[in-house]
Amino acid sequence: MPASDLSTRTRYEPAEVEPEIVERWLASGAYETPPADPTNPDEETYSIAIPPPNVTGVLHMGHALNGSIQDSLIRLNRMRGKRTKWILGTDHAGIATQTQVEKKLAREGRSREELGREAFITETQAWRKEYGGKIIEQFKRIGASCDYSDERFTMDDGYVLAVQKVFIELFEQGLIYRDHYMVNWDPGSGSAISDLEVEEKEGVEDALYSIAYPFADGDGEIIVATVRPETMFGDVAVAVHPHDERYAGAIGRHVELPLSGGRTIPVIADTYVKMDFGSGALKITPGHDPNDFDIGRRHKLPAPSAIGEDGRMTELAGEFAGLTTDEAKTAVVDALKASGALRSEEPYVHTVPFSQRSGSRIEPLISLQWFMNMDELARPAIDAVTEGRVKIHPPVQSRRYIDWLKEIRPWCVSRQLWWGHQLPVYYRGDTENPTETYVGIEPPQGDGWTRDPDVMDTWFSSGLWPFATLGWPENHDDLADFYPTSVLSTARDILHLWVARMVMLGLRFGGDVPFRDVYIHSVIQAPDGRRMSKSLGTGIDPLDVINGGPRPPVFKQGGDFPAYGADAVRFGLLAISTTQDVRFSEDKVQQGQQLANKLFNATRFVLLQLEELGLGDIDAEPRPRTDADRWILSRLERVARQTAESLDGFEFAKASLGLYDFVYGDLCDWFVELAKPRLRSGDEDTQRDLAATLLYAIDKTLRIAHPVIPFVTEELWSHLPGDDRGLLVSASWPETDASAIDDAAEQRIKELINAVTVTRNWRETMNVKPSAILPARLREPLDDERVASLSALARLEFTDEPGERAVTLTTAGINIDLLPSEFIDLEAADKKKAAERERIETEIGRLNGKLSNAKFVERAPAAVVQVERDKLAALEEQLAAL
RNA sequence: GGGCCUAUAGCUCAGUUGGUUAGAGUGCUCGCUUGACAUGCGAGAGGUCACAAGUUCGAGUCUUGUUAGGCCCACCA
Repeated sequence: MPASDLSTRTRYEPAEVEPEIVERWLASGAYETPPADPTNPDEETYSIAIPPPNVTGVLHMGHALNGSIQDSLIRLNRMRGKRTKWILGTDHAGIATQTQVEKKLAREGRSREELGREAFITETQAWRKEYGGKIIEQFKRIGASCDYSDERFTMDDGYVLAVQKVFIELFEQGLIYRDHYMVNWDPGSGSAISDLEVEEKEGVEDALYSIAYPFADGDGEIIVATVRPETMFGDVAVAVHPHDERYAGAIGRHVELPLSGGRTIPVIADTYVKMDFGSGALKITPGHDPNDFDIGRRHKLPAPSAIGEDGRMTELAGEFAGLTTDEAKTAVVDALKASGALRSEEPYVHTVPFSQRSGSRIEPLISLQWFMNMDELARPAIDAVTEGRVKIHPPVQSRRYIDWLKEIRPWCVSRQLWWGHQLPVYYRGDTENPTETYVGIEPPQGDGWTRDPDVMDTWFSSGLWPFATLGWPENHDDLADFYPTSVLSTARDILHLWVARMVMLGLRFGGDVPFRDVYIHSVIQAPDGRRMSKSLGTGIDPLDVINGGPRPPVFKQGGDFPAYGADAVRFGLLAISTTQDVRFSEDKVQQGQQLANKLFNATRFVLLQLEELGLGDIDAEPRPRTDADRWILSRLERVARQTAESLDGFEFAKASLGLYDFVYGDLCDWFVELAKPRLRSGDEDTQRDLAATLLYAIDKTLRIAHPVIPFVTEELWSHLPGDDRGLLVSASWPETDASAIDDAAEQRIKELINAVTVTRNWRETMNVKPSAILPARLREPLDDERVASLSALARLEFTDEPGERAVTLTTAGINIDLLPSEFIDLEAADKKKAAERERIETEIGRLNGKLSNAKFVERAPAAVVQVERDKLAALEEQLAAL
């Protein structure tokens, strides 16, 4: 049932139509993965696992772009008849979600600690039920044809089992282990976070302090520089470069640590130290600096903690214990000043790590965490890409992927959160130093066991996404059919964080690569080139563009967006999508809107014409009678192939802009215009065949355009005659038909179009009234079809009578003499003719020069030389005809 | 510090292995209620392809350098 009325509407109004079409698609079951065809063992499948949005998330431009990309691929392959599955779901997003819920509790005057773990998780589940579905509804609105009947969540029952199983197996294989290590401690969330969640802030102003450490034997001192004097209580050595002559005699001696009751530390030699920085002596604090931690391990030094996980000084700091780091810094500096150990204090600007999540300054701390050794997992993941079993597009991204994996470090997989997959780990005795550790799905027997309170890094569960969503480890049917998935489409920033880990874990547990192709799409920037961000006012909500919401401040123009509709947004995003980052372009969205409107009106025109001719129920089929018919069928065949090729090759801009060019440049501007006179010819056979061909052209165009602009095509499809048409979403992609390609017809219509354009151009520049019908004569005989078309489209009236000519329009293949008439200013025409003659002569001169260059004629390929000769001949002919 | 990418019309971008007079959309100017569409139709103006060398018969395209912008990695206490 159509949602709009073609006979009365002259504009396509997406906002009125699209929501209804969403319902139509959902109700039809077309999105759902069809059951396997038991009679066809060779049935092709196609699957994409959506990058699961955070449950906390709302749709942003990145989702809209990636949704459009994936949906165009899914719709194309569904139409091709493949058994298609677009796996949908959301990610529990540990820190992000926990933070949101804690904020909500804080607003209500409650806290996580007050509630306790169990109640907090119940609260979070409830929160998820209320808000977590929002983004799914938004995906429906943009036309994403995911299988909504099979929505997954990274914490649903089957998924939990998969996560635990992977953890346990890797533990049993010795790849997961517990260790002391330097982690990025985020005091804000009270958790360790990964390197990838750390944000480096540049230009932070601190002070660089120079402190004197006297030698223990009383003879001299060493000056060290630090921005963090409060960490000095964790110092275990002073390091110098082994070749630094200034300290040659110092190595092996001891210095006394100020403010530490006479504690002494050794001077060691390490090549890490830069001789030319500061004093050339570096204090080593393994407990609070990642580099120092490495140096400490090299020299087998202890790594005491001067700062605790609460962000306060430990007992090691003596009188400063209990102070926050900021308080301690002030106090320590004062004390050093008082004792005379502080030698200088200079302003110092440097880069400081902050937590992306909580915004707190990262405190590097030694902590007991769970780690995954990645070395053994990384090698196969590198091979998968170098051997082409996983292809990354654009290929330049493969290098980044491989470089990262080659230098991979152990992955800290534990997080001190409540919301997430709790580690299946139990301890007996002191949890820091247990007498027994048990790892397993079922809790261990006996008394005295305590479960590790930590949960896994969110990316641990995301890493299993492609196979855990397909039923691994229990159900293998979907896994067999849809794993490996066909394509993964995602943004560049999670190539390491997510993509690489999926490949590693997919190979290990899924038994194969998780996907054949990885497409890295553009990041969409604000129109001014800045990053899209709500806080900067540069964020653009795709739904505002679709439904006509307010323009954010980043636009020069204020006011609301027109309700462009989902098709327009999809088209616009695909049209700007490249392998580079791109700026959001409202113009391109508008272009998409115009395309939808154009298709609407072209279809409207054809259907109303057929109605008028009493051919309302004619079948759509190609019945070519003329070159124009053969031309459009040939063009349709080409655009069908080109669209499929472009989508298959991840060239989404080429696909969408190619559609636009075809609909405007071939179908509407020329074919429909060429058809008009014949529709009114009164010849019933002509009309009948043309009607069928027109309808066929519309039918095929709608199919081809559907993956990019599904809504308007579906709507128009419902207006086409035929009761058993069904929905376009379930219709078939046009089969390749080599016989439709007709180079000769394409050439002849190209000449016609060229002749019409040249004539129009001449008329405009000569100020000839558009309504004037000019008397004309053809220089050379031309087929009746093109004579009629030329006459109609260029407004000429041809005669065979001999006589004076006013001017000759020369084009490739067709030369037209315009005869003198009241519309033509002969003097102006002569001027124009002279200018044209000059242009051609210049060009001929240029070509003659080129062709008389012996080197060119000798060394250029014969074909290239011939092209130039042909060109010259054509120009000379044109000059003669003028 | 290391690596990568980009620079083409006022704006946003195409431009396949080097080979017609470098294209599109949009904006701008002019004309047109042309029997689907003014979200339309027709036409026009607008480019030293960032700069400088080089390779070549021929460079927007290849090489080197310079400049500007962006991204990634590692970061000096």
